[in-house]
Amino acid sequence: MSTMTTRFPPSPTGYLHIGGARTALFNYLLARHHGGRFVLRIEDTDKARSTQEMTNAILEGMEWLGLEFDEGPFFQSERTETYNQYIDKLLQSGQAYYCDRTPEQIDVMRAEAKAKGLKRLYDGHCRELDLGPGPDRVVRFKVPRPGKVVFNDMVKGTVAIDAEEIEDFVIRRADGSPIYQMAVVVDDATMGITHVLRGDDHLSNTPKQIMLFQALGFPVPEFGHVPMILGPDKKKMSKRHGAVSVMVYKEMGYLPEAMLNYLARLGWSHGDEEIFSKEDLVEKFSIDNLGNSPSVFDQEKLNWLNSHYIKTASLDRLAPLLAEYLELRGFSSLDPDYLKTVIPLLQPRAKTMVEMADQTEFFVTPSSELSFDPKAAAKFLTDDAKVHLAALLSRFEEAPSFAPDTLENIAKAYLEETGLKFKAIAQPIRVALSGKTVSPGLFETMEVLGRERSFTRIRRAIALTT
RNA sequence: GUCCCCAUCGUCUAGUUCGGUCCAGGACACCGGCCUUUCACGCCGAUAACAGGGGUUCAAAUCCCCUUGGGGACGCCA
Repeated sequence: MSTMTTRFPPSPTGYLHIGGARTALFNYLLARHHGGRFVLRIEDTDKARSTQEMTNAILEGMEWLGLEFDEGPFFQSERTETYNQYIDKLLQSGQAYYCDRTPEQIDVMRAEAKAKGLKRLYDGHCRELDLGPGPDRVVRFKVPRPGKVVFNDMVKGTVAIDAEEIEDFVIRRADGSPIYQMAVVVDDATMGITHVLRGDDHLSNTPKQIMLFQALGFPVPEFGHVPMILGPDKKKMSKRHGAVSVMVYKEMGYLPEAMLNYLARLGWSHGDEEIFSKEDLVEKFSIDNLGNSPSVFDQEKLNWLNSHYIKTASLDRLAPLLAEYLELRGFSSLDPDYLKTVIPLLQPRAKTMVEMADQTEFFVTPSSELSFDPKAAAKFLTDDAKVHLAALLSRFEEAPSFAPDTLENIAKAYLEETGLKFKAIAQPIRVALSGKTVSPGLFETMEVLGRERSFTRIRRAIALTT
C-alpha cells in the first residue's frame, strides 16, 4: 500500500477563495490524518489566463491559513513535454486521433444538435478518418464505446455514467499544448496521488479522467466529491460574498484559526463539537463525516468563531497583530506593552481585529489630539457635568493607587456625598476619556490610560466650549 | 434541453450505514429575561426543521418509488 497522497491543484486564474481554501484544507487534513503527503500543484496550462501574481496570491493564502504542503508547488506549464509524450502514446495505440474540425464548425454542429433536441456533444466526425498531424488539428480522446464508467466516490457512493454522455474530448490544442484533463491525469499518476478530493463541480470530469487513467494503464486513484459552498442566496458563490481571496477576510479582521475552524465545519462535522484547532482537525478528520449536500456560507457564524478566538488568544499573539491593523490606519511605533494592557479590555468586545483596532484608537491617540464626538459632548459635557468632573478630577489626583477598585471607591464616595446617581457622572467621564459614549469599563479604562492621560483628558473635557 | 448530484430548524449540522432509545439533539443568528456606568462578555429561557405524495413494515427522519425544489456539468477553461 503506497503512502496516502493528496493534492491541491489551483488554477492561477483567480485568487484562493473560500471554496478553494476548504478543498485545500480537506486535502491537507486527509493527508495529515493518515500520515500521508500533501502536494501543491499549480494548474497553469491555460497560458492566456494564468498569472504569476495569482500564483503568489494563492501561496500567500495557504500560508495565512497554515496549510503547509510537503511537495511542490509543481507547475504544469513546465511539464508540457511529459504530457505530450503520453498523448503521443495514446495516438500510437489508436486511443486518440487528430481532428480538423474548427471551433466554428463545432459550434455549428452543437447548435444544430441542440435545435434537433439532441445531445450537443461533439459528433465524432473525425473519429474514423485516420487523419494525420497537421496545422490547426487538435487531438481528441477516443472514448471507448459502447461503455460505462462506474466508480465508488468516497463521499457520494457509487456513481455511474454512460459513455454516450461523454464526447470525444480534446486532449491537445491545435497549438500543441495539452489540455487540463490530460495534464491532471498524467500528474496525478506520476506524482503518486492516491486520493483526489475536490469540489462537486468536478464530478462530471471524473469519468473522462478515469478513462484516461485506464487508457494509459495507470492505477486509478480514489475520488471524493465534496458538495459546493453556496452564497446566502443559495446560488454558486459570487464576488458579492465568498468568491474573493481569503486574504480579504484577513483584511476584514478575521483570524486564520477562526477561518480554518469555520471552513472545516462547512460540510464536515464531528458530533456536536464546534471548536476545533488545526491539531484537533488533523486528529478528528474523516471522510465519513463529510456531508453530502451543499452548504451556505454564513458570515455570522464566522463572526462568532472569530470572537471566540479573539477572546482566547494570548496577548503575545494579539499585540503584534493589532499593531499591524493599527499601522494600516496611521498609528506607527506603538508600544507593544501598552497594547497588551489595552487588549484584555477589548477581547470580549471585538468580533474582528478591525473592530479591535477601532476600539483601540482612543487609547493610542495622543491626548492632545483626541477629538470629542460633538453629539456626545453636547449631551454629556454640560456645565453641570463639568462641575462634577472637576470635583472628581481633584479626588482622582489624590488617589493612592490607580487600580479600578480604588478609583471606583473614590467615585462612590463622591456620589454618596452629593446624592448623585452613578449614571449622572458615568457618561461624562467616559466622553472625557474616550471622546465617545462607548468604551470599556470606566475605571479599567482609566487604569490603562494611566494618570497622565486620564487627567489631561478630563481637563480638556472641562475646558471644552460647547 | 441532456446527464449527474443533493434534500432535517433562517443558517451550519447530529441522527440515516445495522428502521424502534427522536412528538428529532447541538451550534450560529433572532426574540425575551438576568447582570450592568455605556457597549460588549457572561448566564438563563423561548420560537424554530425531518419538502410533498405514495409504498414496505407492528414501527420510517432513517428503506423503495414518484413529484417538487435546489445545485453542478455539458469548452481547442480549469
